[in-house]
Amino acid sequence: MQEQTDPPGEPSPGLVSTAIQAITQHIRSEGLAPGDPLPSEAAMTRQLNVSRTVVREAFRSLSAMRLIDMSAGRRATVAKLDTGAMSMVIEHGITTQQISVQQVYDVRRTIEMRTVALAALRRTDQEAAAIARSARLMRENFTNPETVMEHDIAFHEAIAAASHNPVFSLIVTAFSGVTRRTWVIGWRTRSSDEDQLKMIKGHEDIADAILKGDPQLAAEHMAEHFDKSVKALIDAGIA
Amino acid sequence: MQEQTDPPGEPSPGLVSTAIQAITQHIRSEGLAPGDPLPSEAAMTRQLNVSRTVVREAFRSLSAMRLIDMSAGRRATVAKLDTGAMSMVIEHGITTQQISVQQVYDVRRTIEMRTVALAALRRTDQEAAAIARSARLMRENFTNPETVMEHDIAFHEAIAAASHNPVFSLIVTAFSGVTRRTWVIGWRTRSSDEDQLKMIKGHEDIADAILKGDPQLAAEHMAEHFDKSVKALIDAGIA
DNA sequence: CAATAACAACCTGTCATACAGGTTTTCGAG
DNA sequence: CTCGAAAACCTGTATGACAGGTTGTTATTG
Repeated sequence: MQEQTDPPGEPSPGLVSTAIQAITQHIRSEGLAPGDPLPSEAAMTRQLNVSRTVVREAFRSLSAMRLIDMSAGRRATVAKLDTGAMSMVIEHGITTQQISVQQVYDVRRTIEMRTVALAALRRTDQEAAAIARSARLMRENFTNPETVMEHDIAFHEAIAAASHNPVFSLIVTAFSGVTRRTWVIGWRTRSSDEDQLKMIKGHEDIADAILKGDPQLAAEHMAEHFDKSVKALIDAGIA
Repeated sequence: MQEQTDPPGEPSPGLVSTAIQAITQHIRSEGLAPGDPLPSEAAMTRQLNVSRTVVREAFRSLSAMRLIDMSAGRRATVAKLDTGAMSMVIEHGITTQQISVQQVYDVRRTIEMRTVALAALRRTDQEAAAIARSARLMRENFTNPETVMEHDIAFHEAIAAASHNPVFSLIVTAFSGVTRRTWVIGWRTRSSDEDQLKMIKGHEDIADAILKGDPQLAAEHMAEHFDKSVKALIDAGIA
């Protein structure tokens, strides 16, 4: 019962790919927003004249990329922007040694010099407070590296959020996974407490500049921070 | 060795997620490189004590993110870094109106001002030639917008490649899909041939600066190019 | 009449099985 | 030793079944 004509164009990249396209196309043409429900698997099965197996693999693929949310019993829904897929791509690049940690840091530096400047210009008072709080928590927990790291990551993500451009947030957050794997190494090379506190001071300087609304100054502090971080990684011998 | 007991930790995030993790973990622990083969579905089925359905959905998910390559008859292999998943995330953000075209352009501007500077510093002669060629082809085909667009996209991707940082390439390429959807609109607002040729001239200036190895100049031309592009989009009323 | 509890209908998660059609391996004929 | 065909594997898709979660409906009860 093949009805779905398979014109000339497509040599047949597989039914699943076709189903994935049909679903994304559905989202587009219906103008669905995050939270809106998608057709059930059964409905899609009928519409595409393929087995539920195919439809399910398509849904599951979109779910893996976090374009849709799935949960048992409920129909799938359109998902809010999420960094899941991007993180996995970056991690894949790292673990298969197609990209290096330094290359990621170079990209981060480029992006975060911009996010920090935008944050200084556009942050709300609440956002400025959140950024400052992350910096403060880094200092207060500085004997516990794991905790410092989490606040460090939250610090950078908060700055990205304050840039009010979700694409920046998306990218910065995608890199957080890599950061979690290398952060401690950089921390250890900052052998003395003094070095470590100096690094935390750097974060406070950034937070202050954002609070003051000085994009130039904020960018300078951020650049300095990254230069030191990269140096720490190089000293530690990270390729 | 198996007996994946399922005792305490995970309440049950779904067997598929577990399988996905097992596969990525396999890639990591075995130190697999692009092109290396993964275990067959049957092998995974035995190792994880789950049905082939689950294993297949896991493989298919990774394939959708382009972390692995699948094809009929052959075992799946580790994939080279690819922009597929990232593109879909960005497109999803656009079509569900969670991000705007302007926001994407701001990110592109930020990134490409860096890639162009790096390209000026690190490009090989071959890469410089490829960049210049794309610019030339834009001029030669300037009566055919579609063709100009494709060379424009190739131009920017070639610059990213010449930065010798694949993470930049990844991101720039991920945005190409969005560019394809909005490029023509910007082109049309450049009503006169003169305007259009001026825009092409901008690309040639960038190519020249890269050839000369002048990162400062290259970045300036790139900034100017983006400012004009964004202005064109705004004039066209793109939100 | 309103609150609620039981139920029916629907939906997703997982499993088992089957078969078509690629790909790789093996092995025998020449 | 070479070459080609069968055998053994592997993925792609389909079908049917059942458990368990979710939701809307209905019947019971206060």
